[in-house]
Amino acid sequence: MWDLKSAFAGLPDGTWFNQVPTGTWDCMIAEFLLSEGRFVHSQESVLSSYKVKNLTELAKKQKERFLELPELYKLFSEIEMPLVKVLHKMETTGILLDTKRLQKTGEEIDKAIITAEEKLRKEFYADINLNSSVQVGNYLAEKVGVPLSKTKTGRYATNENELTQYAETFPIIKDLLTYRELSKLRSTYVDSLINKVDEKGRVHTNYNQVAVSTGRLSSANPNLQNIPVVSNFGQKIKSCFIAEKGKVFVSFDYSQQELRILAHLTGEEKLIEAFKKNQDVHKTTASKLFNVSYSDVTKEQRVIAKTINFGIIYGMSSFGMSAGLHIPVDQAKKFIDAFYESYPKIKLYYDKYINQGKIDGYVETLLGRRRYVFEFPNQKFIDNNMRRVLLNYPIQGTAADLMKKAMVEIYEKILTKDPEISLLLQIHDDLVFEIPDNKKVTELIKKVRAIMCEVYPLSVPIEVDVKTGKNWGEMKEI
DNA sequence: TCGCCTTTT
DNA sequence: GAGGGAAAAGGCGAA
Repeated sequence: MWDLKSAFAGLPDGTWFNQVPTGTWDCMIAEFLLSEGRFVHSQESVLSSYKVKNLTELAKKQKERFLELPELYKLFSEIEMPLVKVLHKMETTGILLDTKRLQKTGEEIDKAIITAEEKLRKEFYADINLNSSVQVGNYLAEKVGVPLSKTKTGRYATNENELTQYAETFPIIKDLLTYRELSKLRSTYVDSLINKVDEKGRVHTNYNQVAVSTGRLSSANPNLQNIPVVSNFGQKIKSCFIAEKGKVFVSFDYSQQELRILAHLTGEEKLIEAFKKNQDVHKTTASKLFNVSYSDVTKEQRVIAKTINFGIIYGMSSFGMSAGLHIPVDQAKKFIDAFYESYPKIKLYYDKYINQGKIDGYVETLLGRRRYVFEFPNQKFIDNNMRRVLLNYPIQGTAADLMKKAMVEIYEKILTKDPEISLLLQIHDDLVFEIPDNKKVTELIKKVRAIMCEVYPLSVPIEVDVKTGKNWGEMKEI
């Protein structure tokens, strides 16, 4: 049985709870607190929520609870606890940042911001703060005449989705969106990253093991899980994360992992079949939705199918999808109905799953991570919001379970055996390693891929995309 | 501190 | 009848 003393066995002497990895103090005592639907923010909150004075008392209470929940104890002791060490290692290793290059990129962004701002100043006949959504909203709606909708607090909505609708009619909006994008990149990803490098030029993120109710990790100070990928400047920023001299990055990305898990959990044969045939699953869905053969699917059809595939994972409604695809609600509803008709097992699974949640008061992932459904004792009602949350839970949660399990195996089988290989980052379905640029790379790829693919065999094959590169922004498939 | 917006998976 | 696709972190303006 797990106890406090053995909890940190293997970590360096002097390691203390709130030192490393950040946020993991709570983890060592709190995986199941989280699983009971509570968010754990501090040592004090853990202790007071369990009405105990100290850790020893808490450990005693936990042992009692774990005896009632053997499956959860397995998850805790075989995955979450061993993962503490893995995250500790990742955090202390850090990742090298080319600060000079980032500084330069920042200056380029500055220039682009000034250009965008000058353009806007000519178009705006008022001296407003472009970063203020209140001022921008008021001006666009009342002076320019853009028919903006209101937010729930009665202000004008100026988010990207809202503004894009009127971008053709009011050219000023395009410039505003450009300004917004640049300004976001500049304020979030330049100085704040440069300020966080250590004396060796590396930045150390903090992984929080108990922040996310689905079981995912979160990353903060800096958050390295939302480094931009899409825009030109975004990619330039990402390229400033570089491998040490003589080393390369190797990244391993689970391909369509959540849809594979959906196929496995629901047992939907057509989806399973598609993965077994190694099809483009968005095309598969499109061919079912539009009743055309797989090879005849058009680009437009694939886009719609892709939106629905993701929407299903997120517990989507017809309203949400109509907004996402810019189509009428009734048409969105038809697509969703067609989806469920094409994949009947998915609907059956979800109905059964939600019903079980109502009966038990909790739902579970594949490895037994729990999410409690009701906020109050005796509550028996699942509203639409909770329904969406629950539909997403087994998929996102199972994906998190499998990734965590793989990380533990990788640590034990690879990282502890070879100090030249470092695991640097985890971005939910993606792992980034740093390794000497020699023959070891091929071996690493083989081993890591095998662990990730075989970590928990599903009824569909698991695929991992591997990329390598000297910097994080320019990784190439191999 | 709250609300809005933007970035990722 | 209005309002919902999931999960986060963080910057910044408005109170």
